[in-house]
Amino acid sequence: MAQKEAQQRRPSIHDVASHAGVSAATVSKVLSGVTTVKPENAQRVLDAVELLGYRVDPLASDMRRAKRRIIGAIMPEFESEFFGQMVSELEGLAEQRGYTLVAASSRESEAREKEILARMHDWRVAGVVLAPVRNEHGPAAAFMKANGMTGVLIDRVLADDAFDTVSADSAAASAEVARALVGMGHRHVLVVGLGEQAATVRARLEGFRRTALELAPDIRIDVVLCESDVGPLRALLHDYFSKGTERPTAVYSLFLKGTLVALSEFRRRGWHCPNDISLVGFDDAEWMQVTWPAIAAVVQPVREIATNAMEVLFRRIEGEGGPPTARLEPCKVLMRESVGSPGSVPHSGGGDRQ
Amino acid sequence: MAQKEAQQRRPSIHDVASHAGVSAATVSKVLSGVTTVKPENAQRVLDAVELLGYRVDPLASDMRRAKRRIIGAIMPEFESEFFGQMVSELEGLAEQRGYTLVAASSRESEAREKEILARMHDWRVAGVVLAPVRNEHGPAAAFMKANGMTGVLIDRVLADDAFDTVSADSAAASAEVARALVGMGHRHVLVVGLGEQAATVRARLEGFRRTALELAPDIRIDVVLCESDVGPLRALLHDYFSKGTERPTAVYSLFLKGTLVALSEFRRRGWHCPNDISLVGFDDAEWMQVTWPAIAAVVQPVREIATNAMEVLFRRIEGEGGPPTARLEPCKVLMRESVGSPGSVPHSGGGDRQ
DNA sequence: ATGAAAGCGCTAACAG
DNA sequence: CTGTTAGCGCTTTCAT
Repeated sequence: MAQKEAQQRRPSIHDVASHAGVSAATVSKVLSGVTTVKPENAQRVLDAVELLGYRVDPLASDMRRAKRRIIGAIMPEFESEFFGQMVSELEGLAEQRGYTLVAASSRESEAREKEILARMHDWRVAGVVLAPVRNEHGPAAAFMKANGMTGVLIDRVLADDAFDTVSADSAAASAEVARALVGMGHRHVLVVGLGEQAATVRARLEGFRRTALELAPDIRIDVVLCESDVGPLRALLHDYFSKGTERPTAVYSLFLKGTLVALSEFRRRGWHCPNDISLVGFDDAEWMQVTWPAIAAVVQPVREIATNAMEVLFRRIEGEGGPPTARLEPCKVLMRESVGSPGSVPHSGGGDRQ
Repeated sequence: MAQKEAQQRRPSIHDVASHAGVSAATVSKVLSGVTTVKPENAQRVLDAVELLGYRVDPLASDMRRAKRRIIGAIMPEFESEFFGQMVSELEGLAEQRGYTLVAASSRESEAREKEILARMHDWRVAGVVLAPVRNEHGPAAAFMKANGMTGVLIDRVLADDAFDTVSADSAAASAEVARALVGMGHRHVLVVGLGEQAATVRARLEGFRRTALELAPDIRIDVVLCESDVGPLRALLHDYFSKGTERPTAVYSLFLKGTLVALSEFRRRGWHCPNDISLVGFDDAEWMQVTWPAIAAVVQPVREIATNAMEVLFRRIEGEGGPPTARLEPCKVLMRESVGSPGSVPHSGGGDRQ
């Protein structure tokens, strides 16, 4: 037999009503916690609900309401630990308030990002958490603005004049990385990154540069940056090291993919961290503490970002006014074995134990 | 001004109808591609749609239809590359057919899994792609069965008598790993894994054992397996190596987390792959080819699993009958530098180039 | 304290 | 070819 036929018609609110001998309106009241119902009737409703296994149809319910209890989340991708954790956190937070999270991935495309947003608008979502592909000036944010949608911008954004923003404090973290590297004696650092249009990537670069130059005015900072995909970056980095310029003593990657590309390039050349070159990357990942050497990384406060984003989003949904806020959450910097003093012997021991 | 007030009321189908001077029904027909509409009127409708920026409300539309154009996806977690890719693929596939994917994570909890499924049922999803926490015998699958839901089971499942299943051919991949390790001379292998209740983990273990014993009847296969979380596994593995039994020449991890735990344990003991011990893991990850040594891994055919799962799911949604099918997609085994012959010098060179 | 009535935005059956 | 009618399952006035 086809599964299709097994699809039972679920009991509706009217079924419950007739079983309880009341009207649908009363059932609705009981279920939404209105107290003006005679206790006896309320009980009969509850019994009928139990008996029939009735559950409200959230879509039908939202239909009649002003706002639908759906939150949209748009992430550049689902494949990385960072955005995976983010979706997971947002999901839990939305659930806590009785909302459903509908997540979609823009696949690093601004065109797709806008399309998804339009679809979310079609769904009449109550609010959107948008992690833009580039920054706050993309077509998606413009669309949200134009259509009066409520939303929060996270991650690749620092501040906006129309929406609240929440992201990691990239500049501060980069400054800390700079302090660490300069403190260890590095005077020639390569900064490598993807997405030069991303506000945060620029903040990461500038945060590093400013502090490094402050502490060591003679420091040499090379920069290999490209927009778009990881492929070109790989080529650029290869060229950089092939040019025969003096080899930097450390590489600071502003992006997870950059860290991978850097490692890959080191492999190809047979360089080992930290003897031949040091490496720190923005974005931590589980594997970074089990490899040898363990890779130093800036840990973004995913949970804090998610929590604050949802908090401010729900305040807006509930109609709170006021100018947009811009939050920056502090990162943690984990200096692991991939970083050492230039020209020194590697230090021994494991990565961070847990 | 509060963002809330900026929320414009979107044009409804009636707005379009009156602008075009036709009825709502006609608008609906034009938009759903019914050809029996006078071209002139159709054009006026299209113009009005354009003018007003009208878009169908998918929820309202689904309300009236028999089945809602929503596919539910339930994954054990969102944080890993594997499930991230899976959600991404499923999202694209659902979109292609005009469906929306609503993904949720069970967080490795069977209780939560069932709750989510109930919520999906409340949403009247047309179908569900379920990657069960353990196997096909969990409460979630039972719930689906009991409620006549349409669905496919993927990943941690081999076959089922009620639902179609699609997963990686774990046994074949494990056999290939066995052939490789035995072929290189390994005669003492530790197999380590999480989730002994998962059908696939058992298949991976047995696939390995059978082939290994066939090729080398004298081989010693130790097994460290535990249900539940990664913490206990770490402890078990530590105990295993501390017991002073002879050290195996290779470790085969049946699960990504197991690979991480194994690496972490090797670190702690100062063992290097492949000189001190070889390592192969089920599940590939991007980082595995950039570390030194690159980590050998079994690559699951995510895209194929997703594609076939969606294909069979939509066939069921469209009412196709017949007994449940069970598909197994072949994996690829990438023997990288973490594997070598026992007691030999490490081979030189990079990981897989791209 | 309760129910009848009126929709939310849309589609499907059926007359015309 | 088109419009009317009747809902999908629910919530919300508004009388009673």
